[in-house]
Amino acid sequence: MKQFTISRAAKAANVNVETVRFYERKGLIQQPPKPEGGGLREYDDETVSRIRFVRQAQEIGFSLREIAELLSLRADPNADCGDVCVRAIDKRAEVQTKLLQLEQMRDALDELIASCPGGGDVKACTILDAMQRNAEIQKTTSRKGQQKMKTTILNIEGMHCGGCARSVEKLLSQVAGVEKADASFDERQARVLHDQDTASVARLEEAVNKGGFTAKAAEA
Amino acid sequence: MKQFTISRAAKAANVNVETVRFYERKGLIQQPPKPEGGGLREYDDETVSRIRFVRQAQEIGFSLREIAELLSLRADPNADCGDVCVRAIDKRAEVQTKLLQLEQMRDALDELIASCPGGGDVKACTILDAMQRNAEIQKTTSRKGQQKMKTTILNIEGMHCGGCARSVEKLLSQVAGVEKADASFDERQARVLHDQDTASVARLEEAVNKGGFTAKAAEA
DNA sequence: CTAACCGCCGTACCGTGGTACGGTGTCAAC
DNA sequence: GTTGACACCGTACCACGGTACGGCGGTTAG
Repeated sequence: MKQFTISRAAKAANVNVETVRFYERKGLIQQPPKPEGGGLREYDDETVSRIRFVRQAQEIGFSLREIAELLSLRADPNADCGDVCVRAIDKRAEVQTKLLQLEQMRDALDELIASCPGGGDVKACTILDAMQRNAEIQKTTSRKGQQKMKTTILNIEGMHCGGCARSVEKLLSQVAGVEKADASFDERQARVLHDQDTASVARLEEAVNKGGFTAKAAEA
Repeated sequence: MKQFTISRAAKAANVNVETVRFYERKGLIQQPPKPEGGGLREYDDETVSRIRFVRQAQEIGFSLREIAELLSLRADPNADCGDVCVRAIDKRAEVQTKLLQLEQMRDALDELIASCPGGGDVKACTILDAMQRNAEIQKTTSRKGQQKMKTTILNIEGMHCGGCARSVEKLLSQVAGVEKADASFDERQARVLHDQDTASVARLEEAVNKGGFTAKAAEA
């Protein structure tokens, strides 16, 4: 087992020394004790690997808090691999949601850009005008829609554990206009309390489908 | 012109009172003066519209700082609509880059999830193992690749102003392994200093293409 | 008239992921 | 034995987009 000083360890893990200390403070890695008799702390291979694991997990979208959880699962003899899987599925759903939002942003921007004549007086700027128009519309629709709340039951395919059910709940609750979402793995169903105007049944289905499941509204 | 108290104005724009004040501090909206003889500040329609504009611009991805710029362009009699367009195009490129990153994350997560047996001892967790493996690989490749820097000239189609050229530069500089990127609108070309291992020519082209332009490496 | 609410304002605080700095301790080479 | 490079540690600071709080004053309804 190789031993490093903190700066060697940081270099090996390709991070800043301050970052190593920061991770220590956050509990992501253990600060090695000072050797008896004084001197410098000794960082081992293990710790360097751990730091690299953290960076990798960050790259696929996990926050430091979540990575701490993953690390403690990894160390827990009673932990189940399914617990990890659930987190991965949740994260995938989260990433997917952000992805859809960004796609909407991009499409909105594309529309604006396409409408632009490319120059001229800013007073007649189609982009600014369109943004202002959209802003006003948003206000009126959010006024007009008087929250027609309704409970819809969705039949869900593709769930393989209770964790998947929780993922489905998360996906649904991230849809604008959803008040409450309960998913049952045993029944392969989700019960959603939602505002019909802002969160149509089609939107609910779409959100679940984009998360890798298949949802169909149960006919009453 | 309707007059509001701050809380009415906030409600009309669908934001928090504190948020209105925050926007005042940030210079996004003007704080109306107190009426002579004392009393409460009076917010008008205009200001409410401005707040709504801010929210809308946020939704399509602009930061408050950028929105302040857009607002001052809107108010500037010498501003050109093209200035707005350039910002929209830049923002689109930025959104697109994030989109690609998120897609990579999602795909990585999908791979991990697919490899998971769904349960069992966490010591044999394929997800954690794969993450650790990837972490180690990243380290060795970043060691091994000894930065073969090279300058590549890309011919670019689809630029229609100097702002587009700046967008192309931004797109290129966001690719990992790119040191320097200069794009010229007049020459319809970009000059890129990049590490051939981490930023292949194909990657450069891809990044530019995904931003809505067409890039082809100029043969030497 | 008095309570309760709102406006007004400054300032502190939240989470996220670090970076920076300053003072002291330790170590190794010259 | 001195110089320079790190280590160590606490604390402050960065951006970002707000939220929260406390104390004061004005206003309005009962």
